[in-house]
Amino acid sequence: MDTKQRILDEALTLFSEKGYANVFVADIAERVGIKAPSLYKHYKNKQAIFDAIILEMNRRFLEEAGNLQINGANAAEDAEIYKHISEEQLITLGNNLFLYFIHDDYTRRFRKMLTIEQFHDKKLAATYMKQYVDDPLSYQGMLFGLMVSSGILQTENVEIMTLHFYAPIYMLLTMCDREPKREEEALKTMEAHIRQFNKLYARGETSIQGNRKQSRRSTK
Amino acid sequence: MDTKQRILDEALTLFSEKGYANVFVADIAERVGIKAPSLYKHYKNKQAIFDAIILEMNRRFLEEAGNLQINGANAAEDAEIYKHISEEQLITLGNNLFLYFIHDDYTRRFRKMLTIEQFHDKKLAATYMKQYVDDPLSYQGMLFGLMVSSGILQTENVEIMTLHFYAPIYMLLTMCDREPKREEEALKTMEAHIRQFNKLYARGETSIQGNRKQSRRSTK
DNA sequence: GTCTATAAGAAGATAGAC
DNA sequence: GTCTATCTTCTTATAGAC
Repeated sequence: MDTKQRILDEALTLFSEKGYANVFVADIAERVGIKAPSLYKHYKNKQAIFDAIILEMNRRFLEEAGNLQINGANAAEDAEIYKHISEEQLITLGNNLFLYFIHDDYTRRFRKMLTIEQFHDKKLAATYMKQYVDDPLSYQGMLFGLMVSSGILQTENVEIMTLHFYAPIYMLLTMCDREPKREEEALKTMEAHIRQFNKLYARGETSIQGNRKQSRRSTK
Repeated sequence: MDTKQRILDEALTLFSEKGYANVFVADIAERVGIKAPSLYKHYKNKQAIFDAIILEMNRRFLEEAGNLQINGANAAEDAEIYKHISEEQLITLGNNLFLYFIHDDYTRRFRKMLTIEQFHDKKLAATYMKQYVDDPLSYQGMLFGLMVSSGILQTENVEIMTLHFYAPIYMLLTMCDREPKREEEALKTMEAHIRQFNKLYARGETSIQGNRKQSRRSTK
């Protein structure tokens, strides 16, 4: 990776841990392995580094626009899957979404930086909302719409159903950002959440496989 | 209000808007109506102001321990109400909780400050989690437990049911902290969320009043 | 492109008069 | 308790050699 890119990378790490104001140009330079003045050959000033991070992030987000990386595939391809999804697959869907959000290094650092800096700039707050609230709700809402059409889920209000699916995931996500040690707890809660979600919304004759199953798992 | 207290109040306002590092001692002093050096007669240094805010907040939180101000009453008194709650009252419960969180000035400023500073100090992250995630879930879980006992709600897992009730509220809360202009939208979503929550969990013969009502509201 | 040396300015904190 | 003046330190950013 070239120096110009490494500066962005190290700066993002530091900004996400301490916030813009608490990171000194010399700190960034040190992690890159150069002295502070050298850094000014690559970027006009400290603010320009921050701006470049935001710009690159927007580029990445656009790159995967509409695609929340649920399966690494796009919506059209996903659609077929979701018409015949099972409870276990629904859990996998939630887990993958969740694990992507907390483990993808760039995403995680960027989200933490936005969390710290959001009140300095309304655009950053709006970016956070779009990326971690509005877009996931919109994308998943579409998928759940397909599941309702095909009869595997039942509801009069897909939007609220989607909220009921995603809001707990969002809450567990912010929990893990704050207290990474609670990740295991979060994953257990996730699974229980999705199983109950499935019971609540897949009550019809065409209920999702695994629903109302009374037999326990066979012993190992 | 005496000067010592006003310093805390103005500092909290500024910290919640800009974050600790971006607020200068002179800014705080100016809002209090004194010069920066005078401020050092009240607090040893800038950090001591921050610490005093945290201390006072912990005092306030303890003062209302276990009581999320849902009705300004305590849990024991609330319990009787929740055994016979109607759908409209459930909506009021959610709305009051939500409106208290976003409109109570001290609570709102303090939560925003915690949001900004949480990654500088693990204790702050833990405080946020306890106050806005764990405690609400625990308190409401107890209330919902009562409602399940009295038969007005049905579930095999009260904890997840509580998560399904609270997580959307939490999500809308963080939305309004970021984009106050979306409050009206948030309140509408809140109501739709709670009505659907009620439909999902109050299906038994003893379903909550208002459930399955098909008649529309009379015209005004 | 990287370095050393240094300018320029900001911000926290103190001294001492009133 | 509040002020003005000032000190000290830290941080950004530039100058200019290599």
